Amino acid sequence: MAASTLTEVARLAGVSPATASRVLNGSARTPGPDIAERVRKAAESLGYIPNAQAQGLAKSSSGLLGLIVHDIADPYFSAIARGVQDAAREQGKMVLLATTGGTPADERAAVAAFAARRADAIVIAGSRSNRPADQDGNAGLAAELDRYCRNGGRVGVVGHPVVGASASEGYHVVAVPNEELAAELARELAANHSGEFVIIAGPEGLLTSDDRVRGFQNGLAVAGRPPAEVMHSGFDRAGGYEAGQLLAARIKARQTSDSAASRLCIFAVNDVMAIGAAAALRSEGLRIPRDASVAGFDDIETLRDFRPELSTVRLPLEEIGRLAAMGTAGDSTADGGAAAAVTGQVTLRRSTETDPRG
Amino acid sequence: MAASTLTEVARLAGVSPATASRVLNGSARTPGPDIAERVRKAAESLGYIPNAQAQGLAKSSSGLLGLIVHDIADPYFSAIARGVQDAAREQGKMVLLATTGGTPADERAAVAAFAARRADAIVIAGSRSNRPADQDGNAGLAAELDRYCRNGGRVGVVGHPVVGASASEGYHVVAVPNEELAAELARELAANHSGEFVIIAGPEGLLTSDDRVRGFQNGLAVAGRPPAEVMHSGFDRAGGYEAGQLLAARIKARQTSDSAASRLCIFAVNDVMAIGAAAALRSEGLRIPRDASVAGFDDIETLRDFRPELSTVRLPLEEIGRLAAMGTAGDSTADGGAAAAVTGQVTLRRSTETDPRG
DNA sequence: CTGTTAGCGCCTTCAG
DNA sequence: CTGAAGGCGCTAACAG
Repeated sequence: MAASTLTEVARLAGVSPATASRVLNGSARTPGPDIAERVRKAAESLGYIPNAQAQGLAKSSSGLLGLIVHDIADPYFSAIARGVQDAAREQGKMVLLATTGGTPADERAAVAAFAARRADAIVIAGSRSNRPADQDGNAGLAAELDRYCRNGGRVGVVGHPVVGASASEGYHVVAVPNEELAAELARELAANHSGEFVIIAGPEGLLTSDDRVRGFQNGLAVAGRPPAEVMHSGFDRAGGYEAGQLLAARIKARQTSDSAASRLCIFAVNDVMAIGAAAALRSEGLRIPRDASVAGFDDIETLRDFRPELSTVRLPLEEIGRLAAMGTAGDSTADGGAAAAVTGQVTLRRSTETDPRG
Repeated sequence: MAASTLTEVARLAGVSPATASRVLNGSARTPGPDIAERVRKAAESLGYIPNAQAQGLAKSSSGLLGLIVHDIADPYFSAIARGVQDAAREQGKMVLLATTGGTPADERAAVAAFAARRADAIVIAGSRSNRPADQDGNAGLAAELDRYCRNGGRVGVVGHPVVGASASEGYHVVAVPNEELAAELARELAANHSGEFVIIAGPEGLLTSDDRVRGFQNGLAVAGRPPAEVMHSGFDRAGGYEAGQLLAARIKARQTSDSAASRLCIFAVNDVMAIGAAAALRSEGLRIPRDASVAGFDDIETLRDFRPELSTVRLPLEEIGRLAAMGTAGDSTADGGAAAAVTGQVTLRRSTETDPRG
């Protein structure tokens, strides 16, 4: 009743297991055509499926690609996952999925689990954290990754290198110019917006968030503007919503007290937060861009149908996933620690129009 | 340089591999505390990580849970994936991901690949197709699943049983009352909508789509309405958009020719298509619900921030994923072919308001 | 309670 | 070009 084995196939074909193996799996060259045919037919009739575990054990390589994300239902991550999945398919690998909520400790566990399965490569998406509270977690994660790499594993990271990771062998990072792009966004916004700026950021210490904040402030400075106030909140929709509520109250207070109040321009460090903030404003009866401008970052697919159309920085998320996964393939000496780079595109839309019709 | 093995740990601890195995992995009961400690320390110092492939080979069970979806970046599937992932974590399993675009042939290949990896269970999400063109693919898929089950694999399917699958052993389906819910939706809409109905459906033969169409028509009949026209299109946003364009033209023609034209009520068989249709109407200058009502199905998370708020049928997607995955755990005789059932909730929102303010 | 002995299913030298 | 033998790392019966 159990799945049939190579030995059974071999016996049925009247050959040795070795021969059967050679014809059935990608060996250097196939044995005699007559034999080959016989084996193939035997395999077919038995419904033989090679046991990948055994193959992996023998070859010590599993054809597995591990993917670590915060939350697979988040559009940012699911877009990246799609790219990774594509790349995996091209490489003839399967993807193993782990979701961690962004906790370094969980990420470490995921890496260990992947290592246990002898995944050929691991792709880590999701912002790295530099918070003191995560220090131990980061150290553990770095150590785990290090060990994984030393044992021949390949790692692809999106955005930032893992804090404290020292392995350069087989360690590959897809660099995202968050700071530069945020600066560019700030400059373009400043050109059309005379009012005050506010930044809704993630928790302090989240590298991606910090980068975007820093870049944005730099951009403002270049444009001769004073630095924006920074509000820290959760790196998700709820965080954006929360900050949005605070801002809504402030905007309303200003509108009633000061008739000539200038419109606020809100930059949320990612689209999901921007959407949350926009929802909060809307629920308080405020309208975008009439009462405030809002911009995000990432250009997740969801934005396509979000109204008002949200200004953002377009990131090729799927491509990023692809690159992260592709970078882990092939020759390990080709790019020890090398970084593939992607580029983004500031995309101004209705949510930051300066002459709002409504 | 390679990862250290159990044998190495055992040697370092001065015990036999068997003993080391007993303490390190979940054996019945741990050996003497003194020995146990010694082994644990040895493992720790060597950074030992058990080789899951070898474990799997020895125990013939892999701790792997295969998940098959059309597209991981589709909110419908990513919500289900989240539920599956949750369940897997609770069961101490890892999830293997395969995306197939819904092609039975690809699904078959995915099942074979999972079988090769000796996945303990497979969850298949995504509508089954009954189209003649997919007949061969379905047969192949059914055969593959059948074999997988016979070899002790467990299968969880969302929605419909795979066409032609005969295995009842370990075959588990999470039934979704699509027809009933669609009927209920139709009745509720009919109660507040006097105009004509149109259905934007997926390709003919997609079971989920067909069920919802049938249910909706039944509901209309119960309400004393004539059957709605059915437009077939792709089961995704693009499909909805395409149909929406056609409808937009029709609506506009009607508005100009007949001043007292009644508003159309459009039912798209899933939310993603409804969003596409809404986008098409909007791009043609039409507004919802002023110029037409629109309703969808699923209540994907994206709807939360979509405007106008879309009427739909709420399905507990994450729960569905959980159930599908959970159903594959535990005693195989408990529910041979049994069906866990979920329930949905008709949810009327602004997009189908009868007295639109604008 | 611990150690020894066999495999799990496959691949890969090494002979023939 | 084919077959035989050994081992990948671990677990599960058995002994002791």
